Amino acid sequence: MMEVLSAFLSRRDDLGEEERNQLEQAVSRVREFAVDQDIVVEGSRPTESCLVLEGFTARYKLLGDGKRQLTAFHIPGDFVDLHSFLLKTMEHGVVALTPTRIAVVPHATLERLTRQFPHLTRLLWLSTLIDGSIHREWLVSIGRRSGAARIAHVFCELFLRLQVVGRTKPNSFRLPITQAELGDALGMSVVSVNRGLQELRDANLATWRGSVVTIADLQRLEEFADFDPRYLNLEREPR
Amino acid sequence: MMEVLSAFLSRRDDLGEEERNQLEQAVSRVREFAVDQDIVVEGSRPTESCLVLEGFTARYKLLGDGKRQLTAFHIPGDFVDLHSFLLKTMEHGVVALTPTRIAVVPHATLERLTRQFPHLTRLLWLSTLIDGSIHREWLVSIGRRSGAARIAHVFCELFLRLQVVGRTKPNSFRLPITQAELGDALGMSVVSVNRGLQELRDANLATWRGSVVTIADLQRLEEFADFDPRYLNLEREPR
DNA sequence: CGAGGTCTTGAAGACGATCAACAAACGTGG
DNA sequence: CCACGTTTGTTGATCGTCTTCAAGACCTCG
Repeated sequence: MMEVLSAFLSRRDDLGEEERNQLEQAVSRVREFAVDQDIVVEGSRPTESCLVLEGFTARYKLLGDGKRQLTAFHIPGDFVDLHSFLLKTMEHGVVALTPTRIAVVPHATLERLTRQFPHLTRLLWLSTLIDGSIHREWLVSIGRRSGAARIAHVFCELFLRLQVVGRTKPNSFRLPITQAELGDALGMSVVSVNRGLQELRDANLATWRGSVVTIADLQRLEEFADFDPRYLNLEREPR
Repeated sequence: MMEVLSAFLSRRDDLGEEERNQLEQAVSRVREFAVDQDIVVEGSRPTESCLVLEGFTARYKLLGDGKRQLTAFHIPGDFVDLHSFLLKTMEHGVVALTPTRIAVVPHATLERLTRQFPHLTRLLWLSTLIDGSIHREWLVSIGRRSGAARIAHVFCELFLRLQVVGRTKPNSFRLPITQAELGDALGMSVVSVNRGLQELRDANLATWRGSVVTIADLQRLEEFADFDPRYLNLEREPR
């Protein structure tokens, strides 16, 4: 069941047989969520963490004036709230952007893993560090990149991340979310997203039609977005 | 020497005598940095991590067109690159914004701690999770808050963070950086920062003169900034 | 087939960026 | 301790980008 997590982790370091078993046995149950349903509620104190098995999800925060900011997209293989294991109180919500299947891992089990399996613990820690690294790159995008470049950048990112868990075709991937949701992630209005997409299409860089993103020329798209994949930590090395 | 780190951690959970000793002994040496000097170089592969003992520092990324985005401020008690222990390659730089004193902790020592001290490991992990939580809140700021609110928000954040390590007065704190640097952190131009500061001053919320930020009324400033301190994880609980 | 959601387009307006110039503060060396 | 030069802060004017508002087209799904 945990093949997606194994794919995520073993892309970054060797994952032993025993470690795979421990992960497999860590799952207490599987849950299903419908579109727009909250997987984790802001302000709650989870006693377990959620790993995406299938579907597209996002972390989000709501502002006083009703605005919304998505702070991360999550795909199969991602823990959406592994940090709740130590942060205790969720300072953001997690919503299902598509129908989603989740594997649930009790915090008590995680605690035991930290006592018994130091290397596996480091890999779980690593996965939260990659979250942080992606956050930093998003800060750069939202803070300093143009609208079209932000879209291009997140297209590059999702393409590589989805590739790790086998969810891409040679030059395309499914992105079954709305332009409004993408706007909430990139700090843009729906209209700006729409026009940014036109810019990418007109420049022959990428298209997004019928929930499929097609990348015309990945290298040119990366250049346009000032995209440097290092922040995704796709290198396999001892951790 | 590591009182600032003890203050940071013991604010969030009990820190045992043995754990304090381990942290104290983890320091291999102390380094000093001048203003504008790089503490960690982007693209490098550190074999040790840096804890701020004294001074103001920032993580940053440079863009192709010369723009800069600061992705975090760091104050005494913060590890500026604890994540390099597992991420291996630095995808951002760290710069000293003031003269800075740093405690150096070898990665080999950290690795040993993860094998021998699970609870201490969780606390170190926690400190990187708090980094991530702050990143998320900055994403909300840059993505959705007005210029003046962004400034107000980061003032609230720094006030609380500095308080934890005893670097505040009742309603003020030293912020010895430039408006341009603050702009690079908030995704704003110098001019916008300057006008945002005027707005805060005119509204009697906060002033920043001669490197001292004075908060006229913290509660009103927090309201104005839509500031909710939960994301700083200032609660003491078993982790 | 109808209804709600999503996408697209245009027009107007707000906000922040940029440019440029000057003032103030700071630091350094004489 | 002062003079000077550099850095930082402040202000006004202009420009461009993104937001907002609004309306219509398209699509999907019951």
